Amino acid sequence: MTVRTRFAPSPTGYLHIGGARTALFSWAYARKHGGTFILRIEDTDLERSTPEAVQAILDGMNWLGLNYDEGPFYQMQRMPRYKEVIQQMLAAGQAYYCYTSPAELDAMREAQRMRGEKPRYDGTWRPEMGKTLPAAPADIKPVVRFKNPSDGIVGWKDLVKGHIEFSNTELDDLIIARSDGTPTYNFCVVVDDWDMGITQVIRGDDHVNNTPRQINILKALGATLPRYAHLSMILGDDGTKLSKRHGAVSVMQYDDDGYLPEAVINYLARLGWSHGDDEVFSVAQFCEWFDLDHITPSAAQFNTEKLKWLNNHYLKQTDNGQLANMVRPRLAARGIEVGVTPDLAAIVGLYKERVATLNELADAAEIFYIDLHPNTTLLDAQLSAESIPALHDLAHHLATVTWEAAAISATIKEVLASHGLKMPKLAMPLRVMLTGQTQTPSVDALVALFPREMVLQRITNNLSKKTG
RNA sequence: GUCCCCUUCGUCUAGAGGCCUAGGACACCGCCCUUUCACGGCGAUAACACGAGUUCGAAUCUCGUAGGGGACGCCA
Repeated sequence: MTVRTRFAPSPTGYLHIGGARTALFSWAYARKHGGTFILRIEDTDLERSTPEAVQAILDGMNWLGLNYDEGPFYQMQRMPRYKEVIQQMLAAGQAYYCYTSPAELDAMREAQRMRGEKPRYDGTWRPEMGKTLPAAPADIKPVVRFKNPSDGIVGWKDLVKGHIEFSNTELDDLIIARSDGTPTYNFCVVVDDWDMGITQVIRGDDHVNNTPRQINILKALGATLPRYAHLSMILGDDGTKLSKRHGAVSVMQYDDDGYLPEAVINYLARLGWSHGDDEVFSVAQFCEWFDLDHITPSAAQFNTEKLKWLNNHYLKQTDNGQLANMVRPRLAARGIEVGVTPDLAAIVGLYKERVATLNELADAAEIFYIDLHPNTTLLDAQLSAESIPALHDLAHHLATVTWEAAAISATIKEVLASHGLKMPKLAMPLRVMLTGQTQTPSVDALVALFPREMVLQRITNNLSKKTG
């Protein structure tokens, strides 16, 4: 049987990191087995679903490169099908009308909670052999409830958590159609998974409790059961449940923050799944290795430090020209237009070893394009009486030297020798003059990144400020 | 409250009864490299929640306890 998996988000917000991992695993499983990955939008909650959220989910998946083979299917467009199945179940006695009002339900649940019981529907309108139902009130629009088996157990072998079972007595008759006739979540999922021929349902483990109900409906329908794999949740950096205050909850936020999609994929893949000691691997490699047997059943805490480490790895692997193309728009967003010189590709090439994100790369590149005014106390701290004449001398020599790192390095060394100084005496003030910072790549390479005129200008400007 | 799930270094994890005096990675600490900071190299610290069993032998199996999480909607 060919594998068919699906990702079924409800469009009530952006694609968050947990949803992204669920999508990734479903996608990878289909890819691994040459199967089909389906995108299904569960938009039956009219109150909260928005087209913007649909777009946000699409954008997130697209950024990560999670392409789907079928869909997106929208549940709101499948209403006739759901209603058809509901009628069928009603006719077959597998479902029934219930006239208990929401207010009565609330009161019932409240009372049950008070008694320490699990809140549940009491079965007033459930038809039973030899039972006389109350007369249907004319002023109440009924809901449709599924007639859940009243005894026995429902269990399945979860592909992640192993055997799980529930007693049917724990399950009440859930509503499958609201009083306005629209079907509810658990019912739509069942019909869709059935109609779409889903073979592996890979989803968050907050759905474990829905699974026995869905299995019971599937069985009533005579459908073949899919296998289920319930993924545990992802916790924030601080070990608490992911929420807005964790900052980067939307996957697109990682794009904004300067992370590469391949780093995010690699990180997410490794969060809850493992392939021995392998830590760094490509998407293609992941698809080849991925399986459901090596998924951890326990919740995983997100670790931004490790993501950064991975991102740095992928940054270093990326071609300088491509990196420059990624950094350019980020600089433009800061109002900095990158011209032909200084050469952005060369700049990112030198700096990519030392940064974690594209934004940090933009921070580093920015100083090459702005009118720089180094902090004077910072400069004074590095500028000694003996280094000033040496810097004048250096500027003089730099005016004619061949403009490449090796020649520049030789020049710096000559000047140092003739003034009897050690490298830091010249390198440190030079760093500050050129970048405003004391921590930079080696000065010769740094100097070579600038056009000659800019270097001379930044040196003389700062020296004249000092002397005049 | 009831039901369901989870529990190996700070974090992500390897681990399917002997290969485990528990391995890797991130972080942290130290050393080396060095023109500052990184990168890189080397090294150190650090964990099987607890208690009973089963077994010649348990991180691995069973039961219990504790802690954590999830679910209990005419939301998804």
